[in-house]
Amino acid sequence: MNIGDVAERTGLPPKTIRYYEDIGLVTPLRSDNGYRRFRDSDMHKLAFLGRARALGFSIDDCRDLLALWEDQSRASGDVRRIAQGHLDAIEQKIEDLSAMRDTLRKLVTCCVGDDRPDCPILDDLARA
Amino acid sequence: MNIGDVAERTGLPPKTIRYYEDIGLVTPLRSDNGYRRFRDSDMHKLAFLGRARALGFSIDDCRDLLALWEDQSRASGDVRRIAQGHLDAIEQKIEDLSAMRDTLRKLVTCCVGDDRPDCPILDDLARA
DNA sequence: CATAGGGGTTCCAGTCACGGGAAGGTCAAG
DNA sequence: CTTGACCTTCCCGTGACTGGAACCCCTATG
Repeated sequence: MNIGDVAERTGLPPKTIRYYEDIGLVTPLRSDNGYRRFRDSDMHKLAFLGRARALGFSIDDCRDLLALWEDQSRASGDVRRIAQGHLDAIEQKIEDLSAMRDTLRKLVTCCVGDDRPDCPILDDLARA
Repeated sequence: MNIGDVAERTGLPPKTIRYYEDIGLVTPLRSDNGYRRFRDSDMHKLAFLGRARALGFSIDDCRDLLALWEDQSRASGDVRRIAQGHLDAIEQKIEDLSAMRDTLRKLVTCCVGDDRPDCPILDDLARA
């Protein structure tokens, strides 16, 4: 399979696939003409990566998850730890964003938003 | 005021303040020795920027907000539009993260996380 | 007077995970 | 033979800084 086929099947852009090779996440073979030749195993790895990335795992986490996936004698506890850590980070981010949202909602609600210059949003930013 | 004083009073690191000068958000004066000399107005701008950034506004938004703040004949509607747009983006982000969180929670709950290799998390990533 | 320290300055490189675009090789169809 | 769709490598840009190197300035102390 050439990169275009893999891109279509995994949903990953060719650029991303090349990047993943660059940083050593996959190592496709090469045809005589220099084109990358992907085995099924390469494609499955890339699909795995795509789904892990879609869940927000960092590339470093993905590397670890991939290694655990390949390792038949892994401990599922290691996988869980990574996932739990990521989950914690996401929950923290949601909290931070929710606080911003609440503040912004209040400000937006307070501001009449017409042609006049008086603006509680700017007032708040000017001295909170 | 030197950069250190401003950093302390605004809570912004000196590096960040220099960066903000670099991209034209503030233009402090210079002393004879080459040190930046910040007026009170500079410090207020920086404090304003710090609070806007803390609410998650992009630098570009901050630039616009700062200009509106300085413009006595602004329309508060312009400010509100920026804030509303940012609020929408934040809400979208929270939604995306919440979806990830829900999926991850399920997976983490399903995984026993012991020394055995069986792992629903990896199973899910391997073919969802 | 020398020096030690705690300021400040500039500039360069790195972060994260790619994306855009240039310049050029390869291949199948018309 | 040419067209067009692929593929290749390489380099730069993203956002908003952060770290570090190399160097200057100012004050206080031995």
